Amino acid sequence: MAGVTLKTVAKAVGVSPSTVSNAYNKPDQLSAALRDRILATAHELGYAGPDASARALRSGKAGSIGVLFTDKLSYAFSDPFAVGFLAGLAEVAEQFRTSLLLMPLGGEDTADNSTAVKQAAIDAAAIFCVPHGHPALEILTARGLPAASTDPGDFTESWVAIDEVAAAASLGEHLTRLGHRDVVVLLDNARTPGSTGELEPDQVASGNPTLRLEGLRKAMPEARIRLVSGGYNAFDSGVAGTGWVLDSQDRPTAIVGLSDVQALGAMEALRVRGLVPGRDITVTGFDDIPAAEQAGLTTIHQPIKDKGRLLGRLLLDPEVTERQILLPTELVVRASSGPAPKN
Amino acid sequence: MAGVTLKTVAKAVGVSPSTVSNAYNKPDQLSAALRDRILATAHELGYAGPDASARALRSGKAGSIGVLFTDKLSYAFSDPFAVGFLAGLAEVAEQFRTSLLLMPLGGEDTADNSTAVKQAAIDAAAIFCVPHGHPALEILTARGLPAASTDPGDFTESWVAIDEVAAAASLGEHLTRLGHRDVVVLLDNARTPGSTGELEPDQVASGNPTLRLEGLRKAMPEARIRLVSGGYNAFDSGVAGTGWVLDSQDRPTAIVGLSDVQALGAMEALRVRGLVPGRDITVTGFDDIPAAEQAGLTTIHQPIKDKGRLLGRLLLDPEVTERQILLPTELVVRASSGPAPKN
DNA sequence: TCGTTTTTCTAGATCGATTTAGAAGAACGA
DNA sequence: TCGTTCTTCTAAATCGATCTAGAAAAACGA
Repeated sequence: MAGVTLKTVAKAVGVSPSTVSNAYNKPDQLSAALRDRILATAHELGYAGPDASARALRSGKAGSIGVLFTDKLSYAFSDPFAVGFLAGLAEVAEQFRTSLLLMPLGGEDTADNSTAVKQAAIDAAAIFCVPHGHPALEILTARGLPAASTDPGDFTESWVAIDEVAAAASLGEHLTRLGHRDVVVLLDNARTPGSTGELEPDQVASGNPTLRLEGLRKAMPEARIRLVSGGYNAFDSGVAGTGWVLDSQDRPTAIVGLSDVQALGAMEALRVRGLVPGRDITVTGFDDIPAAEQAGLTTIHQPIKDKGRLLGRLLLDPEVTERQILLPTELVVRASSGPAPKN
Repeated sequence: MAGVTLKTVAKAVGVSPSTVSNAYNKPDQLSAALRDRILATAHELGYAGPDASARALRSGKAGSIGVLFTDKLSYAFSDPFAVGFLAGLAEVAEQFRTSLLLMPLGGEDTADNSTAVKQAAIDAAAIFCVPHGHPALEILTARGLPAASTDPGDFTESWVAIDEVAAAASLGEHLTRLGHRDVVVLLDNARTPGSTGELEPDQVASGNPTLRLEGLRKAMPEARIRLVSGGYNAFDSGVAGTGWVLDSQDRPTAIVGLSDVQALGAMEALRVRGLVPGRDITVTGFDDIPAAEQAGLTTIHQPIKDKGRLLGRLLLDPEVTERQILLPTELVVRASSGPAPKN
């Protein structure tokens, strides 16, 4: 059972290794009778087919694309937005008979930690919401693999993205129209994930968050905008961050979650305190995950599954020649946003 | 840039390939000065470190475990239950610096289609809700890799599971107590995924579904139990299947979804027709995903994230010596189940 | 000073396949 | 019948590393 290789099979059948290889990979290169005989003895010997690593080495194809999936792999799954992206990507990967390799990035920011990214046998890489400047991205560039990102950064030629600035601006305009001049932005804190409290501008992870803030500031030039974090991008940190804000002396009139999961956490924190979103305090999100609709959350819709699909095709489908794709977004106004209370 | 290998670097520095290899893998085997020199020239030459496939071939370790994730990879992501499992698994994989390789199983049931499973460079395999007898499972056994499953089937020595029969029975007892004698079970149909309608017993995918049905039948010996499918395991097929049932002349008093997503679909189908779950028709689920609580769905709770975590440790943590782990379940009664209307 | 241990480095085999170039034989056309 | 083409199969090189065993040099102890 153990140690059965192409050679073993070849010897058993009495043919050359090349022929056995051809039996698996190029059926038209040998007679059907011989092929059947080879496959039969292979089965008898318990040979499960050509070894994956050896094949990958020799042929230079791994048959899989790597996915750099947010800073913290295990957290990513708690955000339906991220999962939607993965679903779209998986759909395309499935079509192209390609596997998806989810790689942990390693918590600390030392290059040594991204071993998975260094050692992964992959043909290409998909990058989803990885903060700019993350060491794993450098490693990826060093490897010279084709890569596509959800961020129009400077490190990959290919990307599928939305106009983050414009989208955030449309949200900001909505808030401005409603009279909000005192806003708290709820975001995740990559540096010190555990702590809850106000953030300095330089603590914001570069990438989407920066761009969204930029758009918001542009559309709300006269507003006071504070940054608050409750930790990682998750429901719980939305609850925590909002709780911290609400229990302070200085409540804003609106809370802008930089993701829907955080915004939903914010709504929960309001509910616990007997406050009604949209009446007492406005809450908005970003992404438009399914739960946002049920909760009546005002948010920015973006076609996330398409994002995954297109990014997959960028990497796998040779017929797709565009390298940079911008997807549309839409402001979806629901009950969680309302006019700012007059004081 | 292209074609830079260990050898190239070795030649450039003037040392043997072994030494360059050691510079990367066994830093204590050479002087720090030489190591720095090697790493520096490697960087200059644009060498990104040892090739993954070659390393995997020689050392026999791929650094990743394969995930057989439900029949249809792209559908799996729409079920929070499946995602929860993956989150738990990813958490452990992350700890052990191991990547997760999501492998498409291939739609049709021909062995030829499971190429990914054949060719994947993996050290072990995690099997989540794959129907018994799926060709991919045979291939996996043939490869002789360590594997762990969520089903206590006969093909893997290791598993993490719940007592499906007992759990389903407790649900059945609940329904019996409430007076239900006419039940429709809502399940997914692996054979002909597209169609909506009644299923013959032999069309039920063996694995979890069979066991749950067994438990249900055991606890409801006097009830009429019909099987209905709306397609794949998804919200939409719950809606479709239930719609088909409700629009027929022969309505049951209870609808048992074999997963929460399908049960939630059933509730939606009721809502559309102005029916109230638990009053007009009882609806139950299975799994207890977060949305179930919000919707007030009576269901069976199982610790899905732990399931993923434990399965991961079964494969990765040498300190875990148990091979078979049974997790507890709990019947959670909510508003969606109520007494059967007397006729 | 000499034998022993430790450190540092290397030669060469090996992992398990695929690929290229070409040999041997069969089939074919004229 | 002879040269040509097609089919079927093979020998040997190669993919890019890691590993084993051991050599050379340095450090050490008495």
